[in-house]
Amino acid sequence: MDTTQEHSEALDLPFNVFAKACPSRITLEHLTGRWGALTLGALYEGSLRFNELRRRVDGVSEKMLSQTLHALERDGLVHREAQPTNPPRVDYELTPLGREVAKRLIGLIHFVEGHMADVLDARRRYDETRGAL
Amino acid sequence: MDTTQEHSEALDLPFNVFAKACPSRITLEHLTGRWGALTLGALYEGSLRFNELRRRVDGVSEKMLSQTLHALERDGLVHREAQPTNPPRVDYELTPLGREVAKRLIGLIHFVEGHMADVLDARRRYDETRGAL
DNA sequence: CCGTATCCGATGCGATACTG
DNA sequence: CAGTATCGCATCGGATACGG
Repeated sequence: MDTTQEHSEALDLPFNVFAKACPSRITLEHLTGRWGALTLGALYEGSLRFNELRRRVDGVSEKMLSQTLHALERDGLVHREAQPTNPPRVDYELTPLGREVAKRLIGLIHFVEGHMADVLDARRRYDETRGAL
Repeated sequence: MDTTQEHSEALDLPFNVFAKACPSRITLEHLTGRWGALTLGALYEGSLRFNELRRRVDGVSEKMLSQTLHALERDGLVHREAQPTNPPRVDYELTPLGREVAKRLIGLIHFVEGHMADVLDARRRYDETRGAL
């Protein structure tokens, strides 16, 4: 048998997001947090500079983008390449691990975007039956 | 050509999470929020009752689980089935749409869990080089 | 251009208590 | 059992200002 990486249920394997104290839960939150998924998604197409990224991820503040990038860099998903020129130029790109994660997030994003009509319908029905009470 | 559901870049198609005002962004946040992903993941294996779910998603409070379930139900990802018995019994299960989403989230979760060693290594390296400054 | 520092309001979220 | 209501702290997160 091989013990590579099957689990996540109620198993006693090394990492399990469903367990309160598991570090994988923190990392999952970095990826799926409000800006994490969008940042990784934006970088999936290629390396981007700070302000390019900021324009692409519409609505993100400098503070949050910076914070998000730090967390993702620390987790080894994003690589930061600073050139000591003037004016400074900094490129962000996905690491191989980051690409894998981003690919999955993009899949999820596309799926959601493609089914928003269904979601909106469901919401309308929900609100109608509830509002009518 | 078919216009089923390809997009998400800077296209002008109906829904684009990268755009600030797009409703798809809200939905994505429901899915990927702190408890959304775990709740959907837990329900992937089958229908669960409120307190079963609560035990399974370790650390979630009644309030947040309730709130999360409402959001997911409203978005049409979770179906709530209440039986008017005493004591009351309420089962939550994924809708077909919810199953699709959950499947992708589970994939992401398993990937993260399976690569936490890499992430932890990256963090250690990051913290060492930064702490040494 | 690439950020960090500070202020401060909005929201998230857990703890607790209470209802059907 | 399956929730809702309320409280209060903590974190999120935008706006602004400043520094390399």
